Amino acid sequence: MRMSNLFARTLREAPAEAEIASHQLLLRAAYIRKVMAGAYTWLPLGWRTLRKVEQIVREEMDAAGAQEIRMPIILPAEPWKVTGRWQTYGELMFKLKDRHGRELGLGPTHEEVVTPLVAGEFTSYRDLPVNLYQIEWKYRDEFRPRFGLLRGREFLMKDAYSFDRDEEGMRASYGVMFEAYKRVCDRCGLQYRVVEADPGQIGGDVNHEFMALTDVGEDLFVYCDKCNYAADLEAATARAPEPVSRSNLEPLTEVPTPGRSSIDAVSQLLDRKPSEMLKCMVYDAGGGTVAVLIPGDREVNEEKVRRAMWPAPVKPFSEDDFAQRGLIKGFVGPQGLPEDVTVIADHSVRAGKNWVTGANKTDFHVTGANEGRDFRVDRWEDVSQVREGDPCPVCGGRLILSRGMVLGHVYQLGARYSKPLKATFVDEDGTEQPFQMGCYGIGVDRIVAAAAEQFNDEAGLTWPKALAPYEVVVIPTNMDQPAVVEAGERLYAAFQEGRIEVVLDDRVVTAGVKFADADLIGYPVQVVVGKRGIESGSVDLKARAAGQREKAPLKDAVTAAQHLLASAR
RNA sequence: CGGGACGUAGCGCAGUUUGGUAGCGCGCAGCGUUCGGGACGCUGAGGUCGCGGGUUCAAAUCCCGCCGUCCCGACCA
Repeated sequence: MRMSNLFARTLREAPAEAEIASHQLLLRAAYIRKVMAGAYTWLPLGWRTLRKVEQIVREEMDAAGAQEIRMPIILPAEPWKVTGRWQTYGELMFKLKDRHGRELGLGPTHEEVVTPLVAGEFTSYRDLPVNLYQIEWKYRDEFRPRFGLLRGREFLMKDAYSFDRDEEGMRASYGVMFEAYKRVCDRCGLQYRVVEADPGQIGGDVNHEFMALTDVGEDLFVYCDKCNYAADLEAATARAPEPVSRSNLEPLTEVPTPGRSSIDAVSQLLDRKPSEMLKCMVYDAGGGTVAVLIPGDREVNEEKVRRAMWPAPVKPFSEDDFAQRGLIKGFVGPQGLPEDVTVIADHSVRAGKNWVTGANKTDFHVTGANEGRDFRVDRWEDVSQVREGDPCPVCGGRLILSRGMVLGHVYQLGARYSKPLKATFVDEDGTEQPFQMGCYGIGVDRIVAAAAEQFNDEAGLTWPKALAPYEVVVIPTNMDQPAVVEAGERLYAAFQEGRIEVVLDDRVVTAGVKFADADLIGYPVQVVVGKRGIESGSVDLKARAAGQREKAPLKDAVTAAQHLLASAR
């Protein structure tokens, strides 16, 4: 490709709309342009990089035995209603109607399509296992598209679906995909971590996220400093503290706390630490009332409450709920709650006694509240938000909080979709069995964003060579010197002959502009030919990411560039 | 959707407080001088000031409504 023809106008300054490095650089280096929030045009440079990631993913899927197919983006509503996701996916799904009034949706993921497909073709246990995948644009009406490519309303996803005869087979298929995902991340040169995660709406039990380590990711996760436990914050647990001895119980005493409803205010007034206070959060769970108890210095993880109460929908009490149930916001305590209130206590509550908590009376709290004597606990659950420094649930080591972006997510679904969709096969004993499924997603364009986020410096992008749009740029510096121009042309031809992906920067601009653009775009290797070099018969090479520079004889330029490329990241 | 910020030339911004000829830098076009790290001079093109109403002799500027964009929150590849 000749730079003079390339559809790429680099920007000297980052558009104001871009906040994070990857977004700014992909815009500045002419990889993408925004059409609207969450929807981008891929320019030639960006498209090449995207396709490289796509190809890596494809090769690893094929190597893992998955077979590529292609399903429509536009989908009928019916199977989504059968699985319940027409409702549960809700607003996140783009929904439309055709001219006959038939309900359609734009595919946000494809369990509802692939499951009936396989059920219609493969009807015997002899056919299994099978794993199908596609690489296709997905559509989600996100609450808030953001960070450029990181959360788009349209995004390129590789989605694979495995179908097995039994759970053991499913776990084996899952394991194969798990390893393939690691190879994808490795080949893309990414720094990443595999973490246990929350399954969200997809469902299923076991699932893992492949998390790129970045400072700006949307996702928080913890990992253990001793063992290899790592989990998304939503799913993370900490080792429960030892129960405290039940001796020396204080009497339950009411104390006035006028106008103090917050943990901080009460703890200051009574000179008690927040950790000595018992927070009592109230939720509505499908019409029922749930009180969640947790020490005052910790936060409730609502996702965990939701899981504990599943399938009832859980939402925090509104002002109306408080009024209706006769509870006083800011002064709720567990003692004397009606029988029909489900009291859930976090495991950490076992490690405390003589709690300070609400008196269920405006402007009063109690001290010396104790479980068993003063209040009951219906269920002990893990409902707390894990914090940095909490003990690891596996080994007791220290949990460290870190940030990342989710590139891939793999799930063991079991019969979550095959059962409602009646996707069955005939097993060896002649009985109909639902497929044991797994599903596996990778955000292909998000990998581009993550790599841009991990690999950049002040001058621009420093791609791993596997992702750079081209491998080499040839830069003739003095376009007024016919000998230089000619040498550049010859080099360009030689690289092409050597099957190296090469750009010739044949623009009639100053050398500085070419250097700056080459750095910004991030070609792994730059080959510079100039007047002085021609005279001495040499070229200058630069490895972009390492910043390493060397000289080579003009005639050996291609081999020298190949060596530099081989040693690059 | 709730909270915050913003919308003026392709990009970055000033001008809005106090209404009165729409500006600067980069980029773009032409000519000349330059030519190994975003050169310089001269000339030039390019704007319904997000959109719609209103106030006013006069609105980028004041008022109302809408749209769009970005950031923080409930989500997920």
